[in-house]
Amino acid sequence: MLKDKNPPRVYREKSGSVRKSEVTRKRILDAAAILFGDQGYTATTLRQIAKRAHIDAGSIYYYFVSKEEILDEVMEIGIHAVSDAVEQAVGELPPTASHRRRLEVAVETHMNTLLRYSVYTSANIAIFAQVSRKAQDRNRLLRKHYALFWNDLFQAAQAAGEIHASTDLSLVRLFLLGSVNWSMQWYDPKKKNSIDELAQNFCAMLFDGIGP
Amino acid sequence: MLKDKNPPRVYREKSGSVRKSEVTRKRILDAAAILFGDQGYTATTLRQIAKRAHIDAGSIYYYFVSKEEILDEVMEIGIHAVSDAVEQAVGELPPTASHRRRLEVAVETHMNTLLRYSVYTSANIAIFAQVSRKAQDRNRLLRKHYALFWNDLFQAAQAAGEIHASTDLSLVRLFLLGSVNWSMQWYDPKKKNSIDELAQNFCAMLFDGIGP
DNA sequence: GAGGTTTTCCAACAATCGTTGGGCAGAACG
DNA sequence: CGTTCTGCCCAACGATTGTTGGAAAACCTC
Repeated sequence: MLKDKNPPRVYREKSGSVRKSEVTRKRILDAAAILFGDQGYTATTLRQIAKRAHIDAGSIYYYFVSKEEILDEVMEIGIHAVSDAVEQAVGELPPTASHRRRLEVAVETHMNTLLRYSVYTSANIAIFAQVSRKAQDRNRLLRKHYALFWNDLFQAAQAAGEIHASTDLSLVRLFLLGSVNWSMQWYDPKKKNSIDELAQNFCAMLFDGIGP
Repeated sequence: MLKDKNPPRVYREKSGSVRKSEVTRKRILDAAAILFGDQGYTATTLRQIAKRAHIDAGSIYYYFVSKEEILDEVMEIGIHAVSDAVEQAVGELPPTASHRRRLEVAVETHMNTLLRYSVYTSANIAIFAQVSRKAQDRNRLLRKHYALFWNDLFQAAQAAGEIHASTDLSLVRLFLLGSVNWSMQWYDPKKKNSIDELAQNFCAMLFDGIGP
């Protein structure tokens, strides 16, 4: 039995490597995230996950009590990944940076996390609408926190006069992040379209408009 | 056996109602579309579909040779519904209508079909990314045709000077339709937000921008 | 109402699902 | 060294899946 209340032990080795179970556990989560994102939660089999993680299906239960627990963890990691990345990237900007630039960086980071770096984030965005209500609720707080961060960005920009005063900011967030998240459905990593460039174009369209 | 090569017969009744099998068949498709959109394709059971259609699970095979065939038909109806509705709505505009107004009507109609009128369209948009590659391919031609219609709208607008000349129109389409399709994920029909108003706001942001 | 066609139910099939428990190999510990 | 713990395999469980075939019911035609 894996006793999760134990202090996480490590091998006594020169490099501070973690114990083996943690490595396998991450392999399972990685495999699950990829498959969930590709096929959906229900369509993904524990035996598929096991195969990808080079382990037997039954062994998964040494690390997780149920398939739903894997789902919860994948979804949580997914939101944390994009939330942390975006907040850090924006936080590292110099105080002199314009609010428009801050939003641009936020979009760049969000898209890079979604489209390139985190299979957990793409899995979360892809399957959220189709998992059970309870699974959604268990993820909702983290999502709300992330949404508030975006609202703060927009509000600061509006207060500084970089967004027209009469603009409905909630609608802007839904509009922009809708396009951004939808890019998951058509973006092809083989076509070496720069994701940063894509993000900048989205921001330019949103701020400047496409009218004459 | 249902002989699909027969001429479609109808009851000899005063009203030109179709024969019973067509009604049941539509009930099955309706039920499937709703469930596919809610839970995804794999998560939806033939017995769930049957229950919603007030029929036994085995009876479905009187109308369809497999679950995949139901999927194909739901997806096809979904694209046709939104494609036909949008093309007709735009086509009914007077020739004097501005290209911006034409795009606005296209967005309004697309969103109304997606969010209110067609469970087939919402099912298509919701599950396309998660069904098998082959099922996607069987739907791809119809999608391409619809995408071309939008590209024509944008090109006409650009040619008339209503869209800035240097704008990448393919990107605009992805940007706009991304937001529009994503609205499926957050739109709440109970909150009586007018869908038309939503569509107009989206178009206004896109054309005029949110900058000062 | 007889006869034929259309529509539906029902019971069952093999396959696959998430899940469980027993047991085995190797590392860690004393 | 022996003992304990850790990590994992393997075979199997009951439930559910898509699907099938046979027969009953409902319907239409004459």
